[in-house]
Amino acid sequence: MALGDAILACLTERPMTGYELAKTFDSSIGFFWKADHQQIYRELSKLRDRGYIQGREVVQSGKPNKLIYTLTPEGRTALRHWSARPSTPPSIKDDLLVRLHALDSIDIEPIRTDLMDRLEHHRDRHENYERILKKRFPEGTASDVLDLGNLLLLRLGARHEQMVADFCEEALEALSAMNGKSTVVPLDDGKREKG
Amino acid sequence: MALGDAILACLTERPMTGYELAKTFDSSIGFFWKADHQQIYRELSKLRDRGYIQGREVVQSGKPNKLIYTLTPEGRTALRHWSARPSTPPSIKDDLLVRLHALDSIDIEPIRTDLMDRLEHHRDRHENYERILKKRFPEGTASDVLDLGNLLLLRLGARHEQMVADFCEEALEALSAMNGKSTVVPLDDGKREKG
DNA sequence: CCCGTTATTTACCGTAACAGGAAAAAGTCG
DNA sequence: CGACTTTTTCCTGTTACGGTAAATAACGGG
Repeated sequence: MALGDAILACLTERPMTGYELAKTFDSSIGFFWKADHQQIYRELSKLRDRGYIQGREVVQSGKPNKLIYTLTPEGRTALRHWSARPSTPPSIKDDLLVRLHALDSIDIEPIRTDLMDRLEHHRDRHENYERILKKRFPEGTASDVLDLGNLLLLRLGARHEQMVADFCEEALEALSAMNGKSTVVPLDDGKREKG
Repeated sequence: MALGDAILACLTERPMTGYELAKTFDSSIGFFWKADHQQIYRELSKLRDRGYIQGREVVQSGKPNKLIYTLTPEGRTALRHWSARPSTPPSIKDDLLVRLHALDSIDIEPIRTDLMDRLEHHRDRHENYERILKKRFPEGTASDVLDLGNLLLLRLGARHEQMVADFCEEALEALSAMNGKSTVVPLDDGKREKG
């Protein structure tokens, strides 16, 4: 029940609707935790069934009525119980790493373009983190505990993206240096398969 | 089908039994990809059904007979097709980050001990990576493509662990500096719940 | 001799997560 | 009119994760 806890964590900031949560999971917390709206709504039903959150229906004209979810005291204690348990160190689980593990049995050209795409991707994210950091924490310090958490989060995100971006760059360089040493002939049998 | 591809990637090195694969997924590739033996065996059956791998039974006395799986040509091309597709940048998905996001609504003491455990954990892994690096690549260079992949892998792993370890350290310092500013009263209602 | 471990595979159970496609409803904007 | 936003819900899958457990037979300790 990790997604559920992530939702509870979001709701500590303020009550939200599923729609808002979906958007939150697309930006702020979504930088390191992905979930689409269907997943969110399903999880919200479960949390409501367990009494961890309470929905208040707000009648709207024009738009569908919305359900604003608030943490119940039970939800708060549940979150705190979960937070008091030791965290499980996650695996990296990046496709790229699996491919690198079998680098001599695959085609380098696609890997190269993939690395370039990833380089751009991680650089973008890094810039994004830095931008938010500069905006929210120009001093680089946090005043209260909530801010501290977010500052640390952003810093970790920034560093992580930087590190992966650097890695992509170095991998590309190393691949260029290794040029021509591949033993694999390029694929051409896949063109007719699966459209 | 990511686990399946990871298995195929392992089998490019040499034919292996499910048992060996399970151990591999516990050490080398398992540093960034977790899977228990049940998962491996289940995935192996699927791969065999699709014709990507072939099992050769080796009769043993004393021990149960083992099934040595070899990549078929179809398996090789399947792996190469998969490797030619763009990789999906994974999310970080660390419980710790979710907790930091709600740092003002949870208890800091458990987070602190958790951070200390994690610090030790990531330091251990970092040392492990460095040890392997020094042993396998004392020069810091790779001679062929296979070695290059593994060198890059190890380097990424080492840096990642180092980064996370540093992060834990800083987070602990920051929490100490923030000492006493927590607004949350410690939990004591959980003692009777769930054992 | 019982017990635990190693080696090796297989069988269940369940839940959680991920991926996608679809449909309501009623407003706004071009 | 059509496209888009807002908001929720339902569907069908697959993949992954987690635990429990059973075969089988050797080997080693107390």
